[in-house]
Amino acid sequence: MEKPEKLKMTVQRRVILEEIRNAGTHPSTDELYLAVRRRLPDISMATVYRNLETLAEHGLIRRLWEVGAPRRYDGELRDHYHVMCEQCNRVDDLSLEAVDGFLDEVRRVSDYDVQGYRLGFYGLCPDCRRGAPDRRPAA
Amino acid sequence: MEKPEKLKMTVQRRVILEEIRNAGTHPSTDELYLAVRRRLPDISMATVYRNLETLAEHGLIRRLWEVGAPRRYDGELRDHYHVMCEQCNRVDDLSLEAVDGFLDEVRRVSDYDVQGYRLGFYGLCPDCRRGAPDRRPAA
DNA sequence: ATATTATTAATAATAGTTATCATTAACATA
DNA sequence: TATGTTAATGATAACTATTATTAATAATAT
Repeated sequence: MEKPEKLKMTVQRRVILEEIRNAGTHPSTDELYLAVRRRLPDISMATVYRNLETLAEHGLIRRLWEVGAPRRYDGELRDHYHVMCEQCNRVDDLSLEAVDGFLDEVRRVSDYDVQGYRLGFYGLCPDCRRGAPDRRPAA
Repeated sequence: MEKPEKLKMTVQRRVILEEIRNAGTHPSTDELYLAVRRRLPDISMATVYRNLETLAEHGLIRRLWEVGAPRRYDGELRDHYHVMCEQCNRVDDLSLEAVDGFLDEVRRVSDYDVQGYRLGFYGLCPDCRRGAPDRRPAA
């Protein structure tokens, strides 16, 4: 996850990082773009994409692999899981005991060099289960 | 997963279904398109996409949600897991005892109406771990 | 201060997928 | 068997998400 290149701390990079950490949620690339643009109106979408990946490569944020497109990132680095709403696509945290135990089992039965897993849950969020919104900001 | 509409069994649909079932692997949309086109040279890509979703909605095949784009489907309907190679992106089966047990735990701690989960493993396939190919047919 | 090099904004390009629509084929019914 | 109804098709445009390109600029080292 780490990359040993030297990271220049540009304003854009710093603001992106701050916005992710403040978010609490797990903003998608374009949600983040909107948030960041409130502070840096001239920032480019490409810069957001570039920095999200860079920050993730350097372990400052985490990319959520369980969700589909558009991408989502998380400022929380500690292990935890996610639930995504099938209807409005929002993503929430899930505090759960680690399931790493079965990674050993997986490594035993697989001839892959198994490095990790992607695990996410889906269903209806509290709002949607009571027939509320259908925002679907993302696929 | 079921949809009660009447399904017309067109040649295209039948061939797509047959090719998935014969595949053994977990063909991506374009791999499947190539395979099907050997038997139906005039089939449209849109038809392949449409039918893959339709067949999945009717429970005749399964969409693999754990993998990214491009999509992959599976003719095997019984529960099992998948490993994807980080380098060449091939996807293999994994026979493993069900981990459904913790779905109860998830439902207990979450205020979502949790319907299921997506679980997949990643790492290097036997070929890639010995420094072999880097096909990367998919992201 | 200056040199070095990563980073930027803008934008074109690309991958994957979905929507549109006029035509056609599947199936039910007469 | 012919006919009507409706789902499905092929062609293609449109769209979403993402990556590549490039000349200009800003961050850090010297």
